Amino acid sequence: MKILVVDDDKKIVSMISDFMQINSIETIKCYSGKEAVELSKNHDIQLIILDINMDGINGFDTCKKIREFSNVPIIFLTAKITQLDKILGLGLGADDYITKPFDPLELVARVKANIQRSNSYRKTITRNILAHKNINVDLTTHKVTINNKTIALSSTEYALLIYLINNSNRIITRKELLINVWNSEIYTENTVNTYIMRLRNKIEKDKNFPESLITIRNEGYLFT
Amino acid sequence: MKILVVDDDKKIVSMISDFMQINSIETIKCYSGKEAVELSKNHDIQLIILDINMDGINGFDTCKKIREFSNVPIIFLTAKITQLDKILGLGLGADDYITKPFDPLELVARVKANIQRSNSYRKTITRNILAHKNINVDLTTHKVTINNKTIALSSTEYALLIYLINNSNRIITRKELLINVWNSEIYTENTVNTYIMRLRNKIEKDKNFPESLITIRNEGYLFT
DNA sequence: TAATATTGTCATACAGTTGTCACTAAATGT
DNA sequence: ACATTTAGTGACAACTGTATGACAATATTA
Repeated sequence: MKILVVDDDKKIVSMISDFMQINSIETIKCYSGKEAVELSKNHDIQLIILDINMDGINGFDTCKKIREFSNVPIIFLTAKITQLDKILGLGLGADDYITKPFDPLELVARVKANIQRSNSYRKTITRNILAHKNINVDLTTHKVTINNKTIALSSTEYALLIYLINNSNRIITRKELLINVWNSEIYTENTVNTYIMRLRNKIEKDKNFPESLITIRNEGYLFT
Repeated sequence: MKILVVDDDKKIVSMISDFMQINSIETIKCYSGKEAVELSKNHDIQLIILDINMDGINGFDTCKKIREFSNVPIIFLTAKITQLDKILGLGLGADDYITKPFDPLELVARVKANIQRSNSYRKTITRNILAHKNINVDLTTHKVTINNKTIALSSTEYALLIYLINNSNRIITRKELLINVWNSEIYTENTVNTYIMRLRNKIEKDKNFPESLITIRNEGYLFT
């Protein structure tokens, strides 16, 4: 069992490391986000304890980078309870978090629990939910629900919806959609119009008065 | 914001409920798993705080039942840290958990964080707001509000308003507007008059006595 | 295989926008 | 008071961008 401990405060890393060793968990010490990304690429690491407030790349961005290639469980370390919102809100796929100062025994318990979960339930547990107002998208099963009622979307409609949710609250041009959803600009922009219409028919209460998916004339669409 | 608090210890339910109310979170009290399933079916509940150790149906089984029809976030309450393994391991789709005794403030924070996550996963977008007296222009969404009331502008009106705000407190000639807003001098200057009128109708309290968009005879307009 | 669903495009319909005009109102100068 | 100049206004026809139903081609599923 090998875990990575990341914090720019060497004392903390050392302290955690000691506790883990007592509980027969092998640790790799690491003092920066940059280093952490490299180490998790090149080692078989089963869990990462990651401090949020670090110089250089912070914990959030480190997590994002690591998530690009790995689903290794990550436990965030945070000094402030107010950061909780951010951890939960960012959808970073943080598996757990613990606030400083923490009970080392609790940390050990959580590490073990997370590793166990990761090992035995890797496939079933990765519920990866994207939520936007009353719309819920399960990225694992591609199931989309509105007010807890399942709706059927074609794959293009689904991809479009995902892009809209991930880019809500700003104007998205048709060209941008062609590039990112259709992965090509060869299509006519009216293709986008048509699919927006199809999506509206499925997610808007009254398609004539869209509430979420709004047209901004001469610009594109706005998803709120 | 309405949440469901489930525990067979009425004192705990009452205590949590009080704290939530203080923080303007409406609660529904509930003392059994069975009841909890019914209530969450028939109410628009945004989060559930669920005790694990209950008589009758325990927290785990209650969670399973609810998960059959809803993805509402659930925070587990547990007395023993050793139950952590089980919570994480069972793959129940628990969104969070907290151990007794707990800091009520932390519970409130977690409730809010979970609801926020569930409601709308928002990316941290840096809004780009242009403000002028009681007028607010969101450059990201093109949303224009006056005294926090949204108004609808056509593209030309919008472009005109932006130019006026960016060049307020000095006289702007009609020719200048044609060049910078219409990008061409081919149009008659009366086009400007007309659009100024249209804009006034939308942003001035009394179009006959404009307060912001003032005519300077023989010169042009002044936006203050 | 047949049946069904999805895809992108087109022609058309539609609604809101555009710039201009003719006219009116207001300001200015003699 | 009058003529002259300048600005405001309502109406309007042309225009433009978007929405939409239908369609053939293609992909998916039974």
